[in-house]
Amino acid sequence: MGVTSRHVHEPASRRLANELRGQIVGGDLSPGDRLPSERTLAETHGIARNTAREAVRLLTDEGLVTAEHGRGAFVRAQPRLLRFGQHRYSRKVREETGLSPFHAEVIAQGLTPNAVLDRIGRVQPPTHVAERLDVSPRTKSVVERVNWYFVDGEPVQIGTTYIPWKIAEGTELATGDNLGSGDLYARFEDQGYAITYTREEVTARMPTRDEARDLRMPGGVPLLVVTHTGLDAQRRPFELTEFKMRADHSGLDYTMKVDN
Amino acid sequence: MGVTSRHVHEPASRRLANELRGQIVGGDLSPGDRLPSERTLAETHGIARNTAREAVRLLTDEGLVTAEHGRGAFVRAQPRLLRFGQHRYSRKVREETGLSPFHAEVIAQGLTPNAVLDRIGRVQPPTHVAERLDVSPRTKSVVERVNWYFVDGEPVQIGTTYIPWKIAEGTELATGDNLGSGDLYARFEDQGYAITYTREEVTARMPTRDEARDLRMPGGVPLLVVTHTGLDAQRRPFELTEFKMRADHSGLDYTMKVDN
DNA sequence: TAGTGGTCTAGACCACCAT
DNA sequence: TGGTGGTCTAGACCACTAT
Repeated sequence: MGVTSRHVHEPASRRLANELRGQIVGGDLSPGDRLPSERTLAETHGIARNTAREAVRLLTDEGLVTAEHGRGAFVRAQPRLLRFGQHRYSRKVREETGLSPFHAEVIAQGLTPNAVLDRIGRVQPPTHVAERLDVSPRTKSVVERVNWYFVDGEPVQIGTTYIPWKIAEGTELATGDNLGSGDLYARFEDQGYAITYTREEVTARMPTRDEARDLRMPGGVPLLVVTHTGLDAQRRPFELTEFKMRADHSGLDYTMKVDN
Repeated sequence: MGVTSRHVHEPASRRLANELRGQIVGGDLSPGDRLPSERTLAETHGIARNTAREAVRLLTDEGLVTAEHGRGAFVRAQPRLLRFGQHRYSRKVREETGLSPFHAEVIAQGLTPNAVLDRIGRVQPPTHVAERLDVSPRTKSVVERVNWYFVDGEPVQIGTTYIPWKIAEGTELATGDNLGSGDLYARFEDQGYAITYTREEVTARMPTRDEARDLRMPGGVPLLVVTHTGLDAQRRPFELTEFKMRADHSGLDYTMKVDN
């Protein structure tokens, strides 16, 4: 009895999933290739369609496969990871390239970026936002700006920025006017808030149904949720952005000094 | 037709999932409570057991519910998040408390930490490790140390540390001797490498079956994968640790200066 | 129109847990 | 031993995509 004979009663669905996984990682099935249909798999393996279906589901849960209604199940291409770090807020990058860091990163990968302001308005902030920005959670104390970020036309990130009304009032920060999202930090400087420190809180979770729809996320892909707080030289918070990123397209890359 | 009548043909499984979700977020079902059994749900809702089962599966995929074979399906308690940042490597924390940052963070939450060295050996590094440590990917150029981290006896993180053999050779870094994992950076200082910068690359993905087993992860919970590289004052890399964290127990919290 | 995935039914047996 | 979730069968109809 070697190590290979662990699963004596391995369920048929898992056995089929293993077989297909082997073909994927072994290269017999390449990214973009269509898997045999559920009915075909059932017939060729002498199992019920629901069992073949369960096998395919296991693979989609692992993120290896994506199912498309009416078309088939396809081997997922693993997109190159876009990496975002604290240079996201760097004035130097902003001024030297004239590009927002998102645009710069995407272009550097030979892809086409796009960002649009989806929604803007004065709202009551969620409690965790109110805490971090030191504003009232019970009044319309912030401006909310919702930005969508696209790569080659596909949405990959949604960023929701909250700005205290006291700071945004009467400025372009409170209106949708003439503001590529990359220029946001220049506008804050106009108001006397130069971003000097950034606090980044990172978690991951599975998307809700709506989030998965918005970001066209296949199964088995988590959301990377980054709560960014912008602080000035006196460590006063003046802006908070919550990024929701497809974890298969985006990663984070920070280099920082250890505070000894 | 208002916004509420969107889903005319909402499938029964999703309707039941919505109903149960409402009871969970509304407080009718509290963390730890058992859901009605699949057979009961099927009977009371006039649907097949498989359909009720699908509804429960939707909730486990969202991370709201966890199913236990032979016992039932239970509303998941949302554990408080442990937050790790660059102070993880701070000498000050190390010296003032005598605790590793992991221990300090867990104790601060009123919980009981534990860390054990699971495995140690001289190995050939994975390519991404060899690149970052500037060592050969084709020889046994690194020492690998695998640490498991527990909270209240439950495993929540696995950290795999790679150290160039040139640095570890002949020191406690290369042996399992007498080295609480928190003291690791003190040992590096002995060798002339004081951690000054840390590079943290963060991604998220669903766990493999083995990882889910090792970390006793319920369905619907992603892994947060942190690739940490330790750099000295001359920005020479001397150590790399890959952390796999349960995203429902652990988060990251970095504050850093923006490099303008 | 034919083929695909999405959902559902009404059973069945197995593996696990508590009593 | 009885109840639970885990797996499976052999069908069925619906919704979507391509031709």
